[in-house]
Amino acid sequence: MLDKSHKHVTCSNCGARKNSLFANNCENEISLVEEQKTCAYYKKNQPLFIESSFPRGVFCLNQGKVKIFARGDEGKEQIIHIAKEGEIIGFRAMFSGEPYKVSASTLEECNICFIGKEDFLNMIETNATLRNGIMKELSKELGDRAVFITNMAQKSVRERLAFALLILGDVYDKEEINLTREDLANFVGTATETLIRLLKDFKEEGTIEIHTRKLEIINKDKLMHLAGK
Amino acid sequence: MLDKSHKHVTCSNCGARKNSLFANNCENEISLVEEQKTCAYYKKNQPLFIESSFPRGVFCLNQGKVKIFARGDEGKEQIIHIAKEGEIIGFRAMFSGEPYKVSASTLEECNICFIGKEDFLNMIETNATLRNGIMKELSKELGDRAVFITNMAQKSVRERLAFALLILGDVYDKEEINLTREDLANFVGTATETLIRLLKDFKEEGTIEIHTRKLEIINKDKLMHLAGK
DNA sequence: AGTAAAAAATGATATTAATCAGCTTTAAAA
DNA sequence: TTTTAAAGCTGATTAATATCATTTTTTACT
Repeated sequence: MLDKSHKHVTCSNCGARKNSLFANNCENEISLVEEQKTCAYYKKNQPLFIESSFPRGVFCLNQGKVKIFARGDEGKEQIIHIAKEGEIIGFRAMFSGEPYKVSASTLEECNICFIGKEDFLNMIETNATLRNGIMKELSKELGDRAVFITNMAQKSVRERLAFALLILGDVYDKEEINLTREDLANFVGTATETLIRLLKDFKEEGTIEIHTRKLEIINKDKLMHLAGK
Repeated sequence: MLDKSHKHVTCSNCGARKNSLFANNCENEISLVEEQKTCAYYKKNQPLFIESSFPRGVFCLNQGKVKIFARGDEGKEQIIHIAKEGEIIGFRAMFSGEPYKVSASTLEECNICFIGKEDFLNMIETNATLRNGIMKELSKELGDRAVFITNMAQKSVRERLAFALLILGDVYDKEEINLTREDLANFVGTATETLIRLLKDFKEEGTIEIHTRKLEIINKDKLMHLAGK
């Protein structure tokens, strides 16, 4: 259980910051952020923002995991990205001038800081290090999504699952992967039943272990081979 | 046939510029670009850059269409985007610090200008209007790709074809859509045979007309309905 | 602990779209 | 203009995956 008051979450001692776009900022800049941010505890399955609403600022994920997803015509979720500690969430919509095209929701208990739009855009304007970091990140994500699209179009569900598990292995790092089957299916882009069957196959082939809902990668090499490339 | 010398392509009289990220720049800025750019004629099916190589600058499309595509594990192309007159191509890789994740190749005869990496990054650093335009564009594309991924994951090939034709209708504007069946299939993310069969269906349903390789949209509303949403 | 609800799992069946093979038309080149 | 190659098209078959129905297990709640 996370500390719900978490007055202790300050930027200067934020453990997640070293992996974030704020990693390379100087003392001054960090204390500016410190002044302008607010911080909140989110419980599991709480939305940060939803598609088609207008952005009011960006979120800094201090603790926990957040899913970023779009909804198809029938309302089915397609998970685009799973954010982990240190990530800044929702900055795309700061620049686009459009409403959000995706939604964000916590996958577990989280501590999340918030920086208002005005303040954030000001930082971008005045802080070249941060700005360049953001531009680099936007670009990297754009490249990742080209790969994502190609995988969706050309790989089998089995291959995509292997690929997804590798990504999730990084996101969850030393922890076990902890998602509902439905969320995992919505990340891979398949039906929940199909996903469950494939997980069983992977388990029987000794690639993963299933601890009720949690998944452990046993043979990463095999997964890489399965994923292709 | 385009003029292959095209000494006449200057930024100040560039017809494509009004639709470009350089549209809102002042005289000074434009003449700076003018000095720094070079210009070249490309014939059909000529590459601008290829995946995994390192970027040397950006391309400004003055005339013609260019496909942006990734290759899957078996080398099959997945077209991510089709660029038209006025678009700047390849700026993503300027910021990411990574090699290209996609390739670009002309679909027809083109006039294309080139701005070297150094010069371009300098412009970005000093010209806030251009920079904000670029950030906005990066963001917008990121949103578009979330939709693209969702379509790939959740729509049928038939729906995706309808969606693709609507996009291409905008790209080709008043002209007829002019792509090989294979390119169109690689945009929709399907087999060429399947694509051909579906085009025939659309034709029989009175949605499009087929003039050998060129396609004309007859009933846009019907396409929108077919595409879902 | 006991109950209800949500998530996970399984089996049977239907459907979409890929693949393979062959044929025709169009465009390019000699 | 003839030849060749590339692109477009058609039909038959197969394979992958979605869908539907049901059961079992896990989790959350009183």
